[in-house]
Amino acid sequence: MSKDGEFSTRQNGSEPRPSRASVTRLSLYLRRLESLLQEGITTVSSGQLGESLGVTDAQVRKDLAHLGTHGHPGIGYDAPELVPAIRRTLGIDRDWPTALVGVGNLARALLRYHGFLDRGFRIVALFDADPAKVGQFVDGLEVHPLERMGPVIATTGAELGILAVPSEASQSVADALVAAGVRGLLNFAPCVLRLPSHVSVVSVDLTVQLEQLAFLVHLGSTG
Amino acid sequence: MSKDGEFSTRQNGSEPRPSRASVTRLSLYLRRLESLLQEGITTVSSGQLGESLGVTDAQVRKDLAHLGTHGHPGIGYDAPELVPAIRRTLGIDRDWPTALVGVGNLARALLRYHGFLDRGFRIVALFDADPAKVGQFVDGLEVHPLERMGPVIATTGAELGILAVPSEASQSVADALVAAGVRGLLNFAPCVLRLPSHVSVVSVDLTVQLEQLAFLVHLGSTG
DNA sequence: GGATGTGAACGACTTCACAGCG
DNA sequence: CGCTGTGAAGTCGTTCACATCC
Repeated sequence: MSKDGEFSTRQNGSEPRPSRASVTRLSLYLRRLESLLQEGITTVSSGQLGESLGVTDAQVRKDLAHLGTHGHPGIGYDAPELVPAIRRTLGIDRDWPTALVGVGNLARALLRYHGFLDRGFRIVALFDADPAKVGQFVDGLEVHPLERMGPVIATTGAELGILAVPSEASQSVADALVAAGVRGLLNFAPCVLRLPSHVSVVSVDLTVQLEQLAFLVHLGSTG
Repeated sequence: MSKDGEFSTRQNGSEPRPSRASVTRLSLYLRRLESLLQEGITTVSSGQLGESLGVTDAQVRKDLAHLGTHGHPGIGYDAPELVPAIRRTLGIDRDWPTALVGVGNLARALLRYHGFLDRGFRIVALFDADPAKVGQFVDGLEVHPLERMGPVIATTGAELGILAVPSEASQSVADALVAAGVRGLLNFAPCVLRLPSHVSVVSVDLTVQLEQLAFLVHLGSTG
């Protein structure tokens, strides 16, 4: 430390808190580390870890400094030690029971994609407004009507909600999910949700992403 | 411009170039403006435009300064004037013929979602590695085998590609698309693609998004 | 030697504040 | 008077550089 270092009794050590960008990178490090572990590699340096992801070594070290663990100077980081530490920091060292609203093609794609399950995002309830879909079973889960949201979410203990419904319905469905006790939403509808501040929202707006891509390509061709 | 600023003969005026965050917001402004126009509202102030999106008025003005157009002091901005200006800046004042690889549930969801078509992202070709799917018609489009990528992309003139294939296949499919002349990729696979620098990539990594959400909720409960 | 951890410099983006215009 | 446009200040995140430790 520059002057001295006496108030070092921060029980958790580490920086104030990971930034959003840093959290994104931690997710990527985690996936890479798990992959390395499967190859039997247990020691990795910040340079190696960042290389495949296009991140500088210094950035990797700063990100990993948010964790409680420490690397080993001259050696690198220990993957079996790092993986649980990242999980803990991200809050994914436990299961997140999740409700999925809107059982269309997108929902089916999400259900089939087992990358979620493997990482603790267990879909525990399905809802749809369409009476024709209610009562059907998809991937072993019954589709419930929106009206039953309260009791079903209480029973299943869902804490997160995924909105795969049309834009017009998304605000009302979001309100219903929040009323039922859900604390975080992943929104696929192209709209901005207005929700109480204790509810977290992450939006995946595919149109915006495509427009970003168009802009980048456009920039490449025109300068 | 720290010392002086004599090479100010940038014919297009305006700031150096919109940042990535700024481009994202421009997409959102565009959508909001189109919605306002449908309600018959043609004049809007920076404050009004930003309010619904959670953006400050100053930020909106800075973003709009990237455009060639100007607002009207004391009045606000003119939506019919702004909409084409944003389109031009984003490079979406034209069609973007797009190829879609991997005809699973995600692809079907994207095809059904007409928000893309309306905005010029026309899906013009479908590909799949599964022989059972090849030859089928989905939403009026024939599914081609991967081997035919070169000629089909040449014929259809696709400039963008959407990767809705499993992780393991994504790098090779990306390489094939690039070899066929595609200049931009929207990647849904949870992996980092290595591509020549003249190709732009936007990745939508759903696991990372869910982990971000878990982190935010986790943060809310633990402090 | 090789790699970590971290102040300090740097750069990018956001907010502030206010001159200027309609 | 209201609202834009924009330098200046402020904030946040990244990169640099180097002391430190195995």
